[in-house]
Amino acid sequence: MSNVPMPAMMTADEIREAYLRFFQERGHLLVPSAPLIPVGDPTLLLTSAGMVPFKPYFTGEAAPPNRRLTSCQKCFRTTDIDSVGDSTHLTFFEMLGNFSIGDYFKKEAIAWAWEFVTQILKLPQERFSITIYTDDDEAFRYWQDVGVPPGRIYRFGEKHNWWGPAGAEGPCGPCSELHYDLGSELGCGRSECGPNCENPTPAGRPCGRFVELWNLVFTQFYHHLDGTRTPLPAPNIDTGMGLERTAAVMQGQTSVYDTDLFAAILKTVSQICGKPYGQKEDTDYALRVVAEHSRSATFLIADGVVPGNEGRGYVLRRVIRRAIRHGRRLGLEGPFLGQVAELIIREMDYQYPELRRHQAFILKVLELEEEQFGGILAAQFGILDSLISARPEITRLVNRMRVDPALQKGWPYEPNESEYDIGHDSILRYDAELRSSRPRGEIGQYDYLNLLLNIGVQYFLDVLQDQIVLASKVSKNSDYLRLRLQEVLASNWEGSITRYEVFRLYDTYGFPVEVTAEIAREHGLEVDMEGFQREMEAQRERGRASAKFGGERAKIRVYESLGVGATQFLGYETMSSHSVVVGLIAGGEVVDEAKEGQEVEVVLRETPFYAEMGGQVGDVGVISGPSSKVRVSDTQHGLPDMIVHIGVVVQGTISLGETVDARVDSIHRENTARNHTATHLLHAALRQVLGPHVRQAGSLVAPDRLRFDFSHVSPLSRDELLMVQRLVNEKIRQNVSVHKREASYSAAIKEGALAFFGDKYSEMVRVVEVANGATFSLEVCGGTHIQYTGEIGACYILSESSIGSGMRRIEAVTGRVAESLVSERFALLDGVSQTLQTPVAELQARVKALLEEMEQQRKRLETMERSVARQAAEGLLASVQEIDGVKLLAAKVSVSSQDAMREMGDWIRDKLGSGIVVLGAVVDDRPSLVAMVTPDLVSKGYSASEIVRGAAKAIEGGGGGRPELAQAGGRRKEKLDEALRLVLALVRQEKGP
RNA sequence: GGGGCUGUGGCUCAACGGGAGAGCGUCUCAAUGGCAUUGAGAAGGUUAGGGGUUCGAUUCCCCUCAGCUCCA
Repeated sequence: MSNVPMPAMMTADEIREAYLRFFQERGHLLVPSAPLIPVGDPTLLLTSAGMVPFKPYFTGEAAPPNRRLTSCQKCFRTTDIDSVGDSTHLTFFEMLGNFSIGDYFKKEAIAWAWEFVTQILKLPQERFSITIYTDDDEAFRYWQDVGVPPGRIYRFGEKHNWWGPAGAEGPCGPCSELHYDLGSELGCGRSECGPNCENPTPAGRPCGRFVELWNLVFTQFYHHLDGTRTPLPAPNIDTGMGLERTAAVMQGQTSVYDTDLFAAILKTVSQICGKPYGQKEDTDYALRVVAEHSRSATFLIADGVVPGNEGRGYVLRRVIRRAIRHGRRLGLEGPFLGQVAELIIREMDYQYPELRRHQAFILKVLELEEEQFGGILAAQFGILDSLISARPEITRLVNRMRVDPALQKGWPYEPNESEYDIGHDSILRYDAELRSSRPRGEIGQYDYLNLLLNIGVQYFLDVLQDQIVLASKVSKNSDYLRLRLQEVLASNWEGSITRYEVFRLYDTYGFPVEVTAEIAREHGLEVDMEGFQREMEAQRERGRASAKFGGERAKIRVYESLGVGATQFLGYETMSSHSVVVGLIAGGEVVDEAKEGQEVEVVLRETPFYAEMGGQVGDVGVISGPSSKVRVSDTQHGLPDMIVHIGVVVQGTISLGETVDARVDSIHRENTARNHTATHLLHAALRQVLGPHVRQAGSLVAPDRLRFDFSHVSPLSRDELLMVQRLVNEKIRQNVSVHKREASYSAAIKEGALAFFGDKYSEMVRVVEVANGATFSLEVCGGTHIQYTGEIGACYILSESSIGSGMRRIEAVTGRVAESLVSERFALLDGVSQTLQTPVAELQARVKALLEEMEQQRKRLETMERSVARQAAEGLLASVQEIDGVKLLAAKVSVSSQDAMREMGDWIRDKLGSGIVVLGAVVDDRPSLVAMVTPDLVSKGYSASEIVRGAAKAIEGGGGGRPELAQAGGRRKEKLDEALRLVLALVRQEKGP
C-alpha cells in the first residue's frame, strides 16, 4: 500500500475538467454537449449515451471534424425512471467520453483509461477489476500490459460486455469495463464476489461492492433494424465514464446523492419542505426523487421538451409528476419545482449555459405543469376515496348477487342465449337498484360521505358494466362475461381492490399503482397486484397486435422488386427535363406498359418532380412520351431515394424504356414554394417573438395553404400573433434573398441552422438561408424555395390552435390565396355594409345594436305569447269535465312550441289544484301531446304516461314520461282531435283501485 | 400508431330516453355597518361540432374536434 497514491478529493467540476483536459492533451477535439433531443435521429427518443451525437461519424454517414473526440455529454435514460430514489439510479446524468473515429483502437483506449484513473484520479490500482468480452484476448493482453494481474480480468458474455446499439439500430461491439471495489462491507460477503455480482447481501439488497466506473466500447459492427450486424468501415472507440459515479468514488461516498453534484440541490429541497436529509429513510427517498427529477426536468425543458402525453413530452411529464408526488409526501402542497430549478440553473449554468438562456421558459413550464397536475391529483384521490368509502355498500350488493338464483342459474354451465339474457337483465336490475338507492335531491343535503358513496358506487358499476359491454362485443357466447363475473363474485370484494379497479385507475386516470396499494393498505384492503400485471400484459399484447404493418410492407417490396436505383432529382434547377421510364407499377404490380385510363406509378431515371418530404407536398404535372401522356397528381418517395410519380394515363400507352418529357406544373410549384419560404419566415418570427424554445414539430406546405406545428406551452395572444404576422410581412417587403447551398450536416448545425428533430439527414444537406446582411432564418431543408421573399406577396395567419399539450398549430396563406382572401373579405364587408345600409367603420356598432334589439323583441314576444296562452288557458278552464270525481281537461291548443304547451298545462293544473290535464297541439307540423296528473291522483293510480301513451296510438306515435308529467308525439296531425277524445275513455280505464 | 375516460352557465359538477339544474362567481335590491355578512331577485346554455336511431336525445349509436390517461 505504501506506493499507492491516495485519491485526491475532487469536485465533479474538477473531474470533468481533468478528464476533458487529459484527452485534449492527447489529440482529442473537445465537443460541447449535444442537446438531449437527438438531432436527426428518429430511432432515439432521447440522448441516452455519450456517443449518440457521433453516431453519423461511426457509421460513416458524416465526416467527423477530428478523428479523436472528447465530450461531457448530458444524457437521459427512461428505463430507470421508477427506480430513482434509491442511492444509485438516475434519469439524467453526465457522461464523460473519449472517442476514436477509425483512429486509435483498443490498445490506446485501455492504456489511457488506466493512466487516467491511476495517475490523474490517483485511485488505487488494486481496487480495480476489469471485465472483457468472452473471447476478447486482445483486450486481455493490453490490460496485462498496463499491469493488471490476470486474476482480476474477468470474462463475460453479451449481457455484460457487448454494447449497443443505442436504440433500434446503430453501432455496437464488444466492450471492456473498469469496475471499482468500494469495499467488502457493501458486498454479499461471498468468496466468489466480483464485478457484475448478482448475489444478495446478507440484508437482502443487491450486492453493491463493485461499481462500474468506465465502459470502453470497441465498436466494430453496425446493428441493423432487422437484427443483422455488418462490420463498420473502420473500428472505433466509444467510451463512457459516468460523472456522478466517479464523483462518488472520488469523494469517498457510496451514493451519487452524497456528492457535491447533489449536495446543494438536496439542501434546497430540504429547506423548502423543512425536513432534514439523512435522518429518515422515507424522507430521504422522497428528497432524492425530488432532487433528481427536478434536475432532469430542468435539463429536458431547457432543450425544448414540453410536457405532453406522448414521446419525449410524456417522459418529461412523468418525471415532473413523480417529483410532485414525492414532494407531496414531504408536505409540499404548493408549487415548489421552480425554486429547485432556479438553484439547479445557478449551480450548473457554468457548464450548461442553455439553462440560463431558457430560465424563464423552464420556470413557466414547471409552473403550468404543477398547477395542472394539482387538479388531476385531487381528482384521482377523490375517485379512490370514493371507491373505498363505498366499499360497504358495494359489498352488500355483491353478497346479494352471490346468492341470487338468477345469476347462479345459467352461469356455472355453458349458458345459452336466453340464460345469458337472464344474467344480463339481473345485473341491470342490480344496477338500477343501486342507482335508485343512491342519495338524491338537493346538493346541499349531500354530506361529503354520501357524495363519495355516489361516486364509488357509480365507479363500481362502471367497472362491472365494462365487463358486460366488453363481453357482448368481443364474445358472442359470453364466456368472457361469465368468467369475469364469476371472478368478481368469487373474489374477496370486501377485503380487496380488484384488478379491474386498480387497472382502470391506472390506465384511465393515471393513478400510480403504488399509491393505490399504499392507500388501500391504510384502509386494510389488499390490492390484486398479480391481476394488475396480467391486465398490463394484455394491454401490451393489444398494442403489439395492432402495431402491424399491413399493406405498407408489401408495397415497399413491390418498389424493391423494380430493381431500380436512386432517382436523380433535378427539381432544384429546372421544372422540365427529358428522362427515361425505368419502372412502371399498375394495380400494385410491376408492369411493362400502362394504357389510357389506367392509374399508374411511374419511376424515371431522373426527374424535376419534387416528392413529398419535409411537409412539402409532391409536385403535379405531366409526363409525355412519344405517343402517351400521364397526368401526375402526386409525387412520393417509394423508397428513400426513389421518386414515384403517381397519376393516370390520359392518352396513349406508356411503356418501360421510353424516353419521355417530364414537366412540372410550375404554378403549383411556385405557389408551394411561396408557402415553404413563408414557413421558414414564420418559424423564425415565432422564435423571435415567443422565444428560442419554439421548435418545428411538423408542417404541411401545400400550394394553397401552409400549416406549421411548433412547441409552445400557451395559446398565442392576439398581440403575439399580430407581431409574428407583422414581422413576416416586414421581411417580405424587404425582399430578402433566399440563399440555398449545400453543406455537411455537422457544419450546418454548428453554424446554427435549425433542423427538424426526427428527420434523418444524410451527410450533405441543403441549407436555406434568408438573409440580408443579418441572417433572419437558417434551416436545414430539402424543399423548394423562391428566390426573394418579395415573391411571397403577403402572408396572413388564418388560425392558431392547440394540437395537444405543449404543441400549437398555425395556419396561414400567402401569394395568390392571400390576395383572394383579402378581396373576399373586402367583398364580404361591402356586402354586409350594403345590406345593413351602414358604413364599414360603423358595422360593429350597428350589428351590436341589432342584436340587442332582437333580444328585446324576443323577450317581448315571449311575454306576449305567455299572456295569450294564459288567456286561452283561462278560457279552457270552462270546459273542465268531471269523470269519477276527477277533474279532467283535454283540449287542443294553438301554440308554437312544446314548452309553451307545457307552461299552459302547468298553469291549468295549478288552477285545478287536483286533476288531470291533457293538451294537444300541432307543433312544427307534427301532432304532440302533453299530459299532467297532480300528485294526489298519481297516488290513486292515475298515470300521465299511461294516458298519453294510449292517446298517442291515435296519431300513430308513442310517448312516455313520469306519472306526473308525460309527453308524446305522432305522425298524423289530422287525428289529433280523435286522440284527445280518447283521453276520456283512458281516464275511465285508469281509474285507480 | 393503438386502447380507455371526459366534454352541460364564467368555475366545479348534477340530471332511469320525456320540464336543463345545483353550489360558487357576476349583477340588482334590501337589512346590517371596520373588513365583511345575511336575505330576496335577476342575468347567464347551440348540453364541443356533425350525422343517425326515436313520436321525442344532455342521455343510445357513428364520425370529427378538444382535453386527460395508459401502452408502443
